Amino acid sequence: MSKTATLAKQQMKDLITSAIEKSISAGTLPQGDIPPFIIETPADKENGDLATNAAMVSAKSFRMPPFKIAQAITENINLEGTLFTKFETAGPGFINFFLSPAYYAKVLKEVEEEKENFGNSNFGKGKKVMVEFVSANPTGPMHMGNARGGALGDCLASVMDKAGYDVWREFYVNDAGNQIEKFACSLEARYLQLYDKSVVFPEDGYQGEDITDLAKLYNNENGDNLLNVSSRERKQALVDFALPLNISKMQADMKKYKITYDKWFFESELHNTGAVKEVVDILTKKGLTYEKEGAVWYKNAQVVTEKLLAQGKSRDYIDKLELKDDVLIRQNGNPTYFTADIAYHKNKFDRGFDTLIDVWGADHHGHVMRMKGAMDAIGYNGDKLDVVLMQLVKLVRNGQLVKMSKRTGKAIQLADLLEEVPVDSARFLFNTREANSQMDFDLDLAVKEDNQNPVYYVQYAHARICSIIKALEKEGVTLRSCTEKELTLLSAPEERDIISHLASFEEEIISAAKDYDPTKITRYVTSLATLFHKFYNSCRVKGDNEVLTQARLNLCVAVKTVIYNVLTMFNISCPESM
RNA sequence: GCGCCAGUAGCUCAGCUGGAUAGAGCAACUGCCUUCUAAGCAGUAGGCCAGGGGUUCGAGUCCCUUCUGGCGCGCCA
Repeated sequence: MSKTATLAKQQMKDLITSAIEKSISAGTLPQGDIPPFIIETPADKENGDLATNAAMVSAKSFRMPPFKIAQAITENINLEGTLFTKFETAGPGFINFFLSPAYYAKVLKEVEEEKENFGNSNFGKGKKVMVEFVSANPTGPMHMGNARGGALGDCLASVMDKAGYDVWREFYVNDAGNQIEKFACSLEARYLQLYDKSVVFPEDGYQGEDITDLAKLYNNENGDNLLNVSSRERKQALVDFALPLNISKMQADMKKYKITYDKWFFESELHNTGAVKEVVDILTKKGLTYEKEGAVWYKNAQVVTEKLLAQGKSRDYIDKLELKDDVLIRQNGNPTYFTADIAYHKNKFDRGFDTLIDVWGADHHGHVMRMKGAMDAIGYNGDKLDVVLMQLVKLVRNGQLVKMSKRTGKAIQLADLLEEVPVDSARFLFNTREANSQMDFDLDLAVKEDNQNPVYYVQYAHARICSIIKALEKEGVTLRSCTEKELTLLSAPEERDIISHLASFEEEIISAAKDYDPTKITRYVTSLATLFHKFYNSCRVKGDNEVLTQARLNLCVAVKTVIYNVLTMFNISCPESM
């Protein structure tokens, strides 16, 4: 909440509490505890600007009908010196308060003073939080899920930053392990097939054409120099050639998507420094590993069971889960992905991060508990690892499911999307659906430059304001700062609705940070744009009354400030004219 | 079989820790530009909030249950 909104809420809370106390000592209410009550914004403005359920929740404690309690309370409320003009009892026992013109004026002054910092808060208390997102496998091109994860993760990080956290963005590159071996075998087969079509492609190899392209590219540059060397040497050369290409392609795509990471973390580092092995040692020392069938296993079932019991889950519930143990070191001596991932998350905590946020595809949800459990097991706090699960995206065009790219005939990649859809549009639209709901991404809508596309709707409001300011300037009306008293002229419902909405910006950011849900902010800014367009159509800025014109200009500037703050926070452009 | 996510207007989705008559956009229909950007606004119409129980002053929201859809239960990542 803005400072002014917080102040108003606090005043109301104090008024109600002291009124109840007065009523009790006057005898109009019986002795009894005051249960916690809430102060909220009613959906319907008829019911005031702020309302409380205090009378309803205390019905039990006072053994009186809510309506009677409300009456007793309101007898002892005195609004003098507050940000309210009046109050009333209504409905089953709500007490509704109405804000004064001074309140609205104060909110606008606050926006004016704080400018690009308006909406910032110290909610996060500067705690270090890492958002790890996308982390696509470098063995192939990025897909639509990565597109959603990118927009969601990057904007979530921005929201956390605005809410007062010290944010770090990281991309985990799986440049080691089993999938790289698979990558190598696939490349090798495609390379050899250039010379001998009968070479068999491995059954579990990567089928994508990108593998063939990479093999051809190597061949174009280096020819047949790998034909007569050992398989091991050949694979190494091919991976050394292809992997950097893939990684720099990913980095280029992310850059195009306007995502900047603080760090690209390479899994290989964990293997090279012995961090992976260390994890196995720690777990073994704690008695949480055992050997079976030549592999080293981790007692996942035991650890997760303890965790769930601590959370209050029943034995019965846990039994039904049929928890299984996991392999840490394969029979062939290689660590699994899981082992490296434990080492990675340990590394994150060791770097001093207080909270870790991972954005994962929903198909990985089965790994959430075991990862948190593993953090507990190695002596960290698994509850400080939060996983945002993201449901799948379906691409839709003309109401039809799109599976393949028209241009390439292959599954649509992130790069294809960015070629077709403006980055602003993609970043905004991917943040209009909550992570945990499945999403249809409408390609027609995303490329549309009209009101149906919310990003243009919002940008239009901003451009419109810029245009108003310019137009009035041309006519000799230069924007000036207004006094609080002058701003109290803004009394139209459309004006007040805007200001109320502005006042809730900070609260909305905090709410989005708490829920790890940046989609709240796209909705927030869309409805701010709506409120502005309504205002524009019912109140003219230019008029005979100089003070009113200036007050309205000040209101416009405040809206412009907040739209700007949201769009720049999300790395979406904020045009001054359209 | 077990678990996770979801089921709200014809379509895509909101609905904040339980609150007053369940909202918005799109699609449909009707209006509003000689005046600051019509990429806009106003209005009409559209709902047994998947079904059934329960908890209480009060349930789309919480609990139980059934149904439907997506996903997951590897020495894959």
